[in-house]
Amino acid sequence: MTQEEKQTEQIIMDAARKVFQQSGLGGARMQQIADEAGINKALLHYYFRNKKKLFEAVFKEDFNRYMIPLSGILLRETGLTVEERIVTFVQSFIRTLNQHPHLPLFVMHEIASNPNRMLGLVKGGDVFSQVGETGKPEDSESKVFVWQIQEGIDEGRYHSVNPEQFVISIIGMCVYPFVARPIIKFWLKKEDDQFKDFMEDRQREVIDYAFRILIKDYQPYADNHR
Amino acid sequence: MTQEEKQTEQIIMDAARKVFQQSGLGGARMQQIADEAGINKALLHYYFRNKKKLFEAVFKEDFNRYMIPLSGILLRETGLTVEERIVTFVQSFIRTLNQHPHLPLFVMHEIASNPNRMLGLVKGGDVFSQVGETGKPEDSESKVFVWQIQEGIDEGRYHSVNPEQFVISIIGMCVYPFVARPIIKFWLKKEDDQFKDFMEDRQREVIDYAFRILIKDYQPYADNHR
DNA sequence: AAAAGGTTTAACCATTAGGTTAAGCCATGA
DNA sequence: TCATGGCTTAACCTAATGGTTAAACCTTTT
Repeated sequence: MTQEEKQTEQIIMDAARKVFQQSGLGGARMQQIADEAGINKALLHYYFRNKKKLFEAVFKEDFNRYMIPLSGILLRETGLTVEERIVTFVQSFIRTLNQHPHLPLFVMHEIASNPNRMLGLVKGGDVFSQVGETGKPEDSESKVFVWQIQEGIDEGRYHSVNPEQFVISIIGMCVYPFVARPIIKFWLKKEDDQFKDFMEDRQREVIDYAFRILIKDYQPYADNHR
Repeated sequence: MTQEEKQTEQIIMDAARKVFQQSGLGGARMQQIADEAGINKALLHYYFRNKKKLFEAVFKEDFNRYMIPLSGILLRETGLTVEERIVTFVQSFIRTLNQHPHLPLFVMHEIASNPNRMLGLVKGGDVFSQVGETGKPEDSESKVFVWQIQEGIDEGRYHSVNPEQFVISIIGMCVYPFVARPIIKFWLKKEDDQFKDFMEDRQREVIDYAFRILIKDYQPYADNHR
C-alpha cells in the first residue's frame, strides 16, 4: 500500500466518521461521505467495497483506539493504586473526549442498535477481557479495580461502596456531559470552546467527587492533585 | 377523534417509538413500523402524514412526558430542600428509566444529530425554562437548585462544589448506565431483569454518593433514606 | 337497510440510495 | 517517452423507500 493510498484512506475514514457520527449507520449517505472527503463515490467504493465495510472500519478504529485503552486505565492496567487509576482515568478520559466529543454517543448508539454485531467487531470480542482461566467472571482482568476497592473497604480505608456501582459512576460522570453535550451547551449557554473549558475544570471536580465518595479521611486539595 | 382512532394512534406511536429507538430517524423504515404495529403502510400515512411528522410526534411525547418532568424535580420544582430534590430525583429518574431503558440514548442521539430542530420542538423550546425577566441566564428557573446549593456552601453546610458540575454529575450517574446498557449488560453478564435489579440497588447508592460529595457532616444510613 | 368511518388491499409513482462500469486524465518514475 | 497507478467523470443499473391512490371491506351507528 502506497503512501498516497494510506493518506486517502485516512481522509475517507475521517469524513466517514464525521457523517456516521452525525447520522448513524442507517442515516448516513455515501454521497455525503464522498462530498465530505472531497472525492467521488467511485473512489469511495474503490477503497471500501461497501457502506457496511466502511462503517465497520470506522467503528473498529474508534473503539479500539479510544474506548479500549481508556477503560484499560481504570480496569486493566497493572501496578496502579486505586487513587492513581482514578486520577489518570478521569484526566485522560476527559482530555481525549474533549478532542472527540461525538465519540461516546456514536459508539453507544451503534452498539445499542446491534449489540452482538458491534461488540463482536471489537478486538475479538473481549472488550473487557472477560475470559478468565475458569471462565468465571471473577477471573476477569477487568475486575482488578473492583478487587482493589473491595480490599480497601475490608481494610477500613474506604467507605463501603458497591465497587461495580462506583466504577460506573466514575465513568458516567466523565461520559455523560459528552452524551448530553447539545443540551448542556443549550442549558448553560455555552459555545464549543466554553464547553471545552468547562470540561477541563470538570477533571479536578470529578476526581474530587470520586475521592469523597470513596476515601474515608479524604481532604481535598491535598497533593492527590497535581 | 373517536376512541378507535386514539387507540390506533397509540398503537402506531408505540410501534414507531420502538423502531425509531432502535434505528434512529434516518434508519427507521415506514414498512417496519407498520409491521410492528400490525397494520399497513396506507393506514400509517392516514394517521401521520409522513415520516417526519410521525417522528416528531414520538419524540415530543417522550421528551415532554419524561425528560421535562424528571429534570423539573431537580431543577424547577419549588418548596423542596436540596436533599429532598436529590432523593426524589434519583428515585423517580431511575424508576422511570427502568421502564423505558432506551429513552435516553434515543433522545440524546436525535438531539445531537439536529440540536436546533429537536430542541425547538420541545414545549416551545424552553426545555430548561431559560427565559427570565432580563433574559440573563441567572434569571432562569432552572437555576433554583444551583442557588440552593450555593447558599448551602456559603453557610458552610456543604462542601464547595461547583453547583453546575454537581448537577451534571448526579444526572450522569443516573443516566449513563442506561446509555451504556448493552456494554454494562455484557460486562457484568447481566440479563434484562438482573440489570433492572442492579439499577434498583443503584438508587440508594447514587443518593449516598451525592450526599457524600455534597454534605459536610453526612453519615450514611441516617434517616435521609426512607 | 343505508350511511359513515376505520381499515385493508394492491397497484403504482417518483425519488433516492447503494453500487457498478468504462473510458479517460494526470503525475511519477523507470 | 511510455507505462503504471491513483483518481475523476459520468452514465447507468437495480433495489428500496417514502408516499399516493382508489376501490372494496367490515363494523357500528342511525
